[in-house]
Amino acid sequence: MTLPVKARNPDQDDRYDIAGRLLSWYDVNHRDLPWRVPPHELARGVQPDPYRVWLSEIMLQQTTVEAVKAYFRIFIERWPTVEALAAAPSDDVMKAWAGLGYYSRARNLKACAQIVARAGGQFPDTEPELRALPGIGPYTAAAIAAIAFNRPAVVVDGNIERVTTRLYSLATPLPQAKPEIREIVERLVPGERPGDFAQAMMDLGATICTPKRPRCMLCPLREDCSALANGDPALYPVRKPKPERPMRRGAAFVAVRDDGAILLRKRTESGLLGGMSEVPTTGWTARKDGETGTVAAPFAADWQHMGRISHVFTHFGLELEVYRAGSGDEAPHGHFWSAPDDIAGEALPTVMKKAIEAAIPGATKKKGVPKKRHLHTMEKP
DNA sequence: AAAACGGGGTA
DNA sequence: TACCCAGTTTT
Repeated sequence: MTLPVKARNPDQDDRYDIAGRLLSWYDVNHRDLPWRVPPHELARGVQPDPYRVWLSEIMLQQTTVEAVKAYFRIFIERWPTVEALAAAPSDDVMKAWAGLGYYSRARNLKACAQIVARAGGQFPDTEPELRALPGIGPYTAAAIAAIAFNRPAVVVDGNIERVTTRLYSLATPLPQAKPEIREIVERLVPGERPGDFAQAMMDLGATICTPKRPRCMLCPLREDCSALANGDPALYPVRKPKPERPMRRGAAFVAVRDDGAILLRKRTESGLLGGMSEVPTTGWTARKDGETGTVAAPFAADWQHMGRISHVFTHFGLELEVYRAGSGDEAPHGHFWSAPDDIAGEALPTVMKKAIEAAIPGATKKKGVPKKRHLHTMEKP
């Protein structure tokens, strides 16, 4: 078949149609997020703060929006500028990051802030320069370039992979399909509002084009979607099957001083839960159920078995038998006592909070300021 | 190219 | 439960 001389250019038309429809949808249906400048404010001339964009993007790496919101607010209130974050003790940053996971992000966050602050406090606005900063990979460099600086970067995250593979019925399994997806997105990025386009694609993926049971009837791109026309969008993207998770087991030891302080130690800076705090544990090996005991306790004491906790990491499951004992004041080398009021604020990953909770229920919960009971009497300022 | 790296939201 | 999320770094 021959094409007319003035053939329709599918690339140009797709760019106009799809991006235009998507942006119109986004103008009305965008999510309100603490780090986002909504389209009507951008139209008024409000400029995004690259520091906030960067902080949100780091937090959002492999982390859901819902989980990030509270952490983002706390970080911004405590460290409103990149200079403030750069000046913060690393320990404070790790404590504030506790519970968010992927703790190398927190170390890289601090390192990146120091580099940017030392370079004058301005984030670079090009992908190669952004890519050179610690913790910023291909996705985040493109996202910051697009969202903070409105550059026509090719932003591809998990949402956009899903939207794109459905739009074009891409059967190539991920991650093999990544180059193809990049090429498609590159053709879709509009010259105007590329930052909003990236965010609109992600909002679409998060609210309409969801992994399961996508709401295709509400989709602004339903007329463009190959998967919807030809079959079932939920079948995309195709992924390689994941290897099953092995199980590791061990024991955790919660030593309690008379005043309620708990014995902690700090993990090495690199590796699993790097730089975070923990209660003493045995090694986590593939030993059999029930094989752990108190033989590997940090010191001899009357260790009481308090139960077992389970935790799931990316690449293995973990079961810890939890033991508790009273203790004198002496802390073994490399260990320290954390007072009851300090426990909640320690750099404890979730698995360690679980272990402590198993031994001392409530110990890791924040002690709220006791509510005044007699509010019927007004106090003077 | 593959593995390491957390935790939680969602159906 | 099982899946997967605004991925990056290391091996």
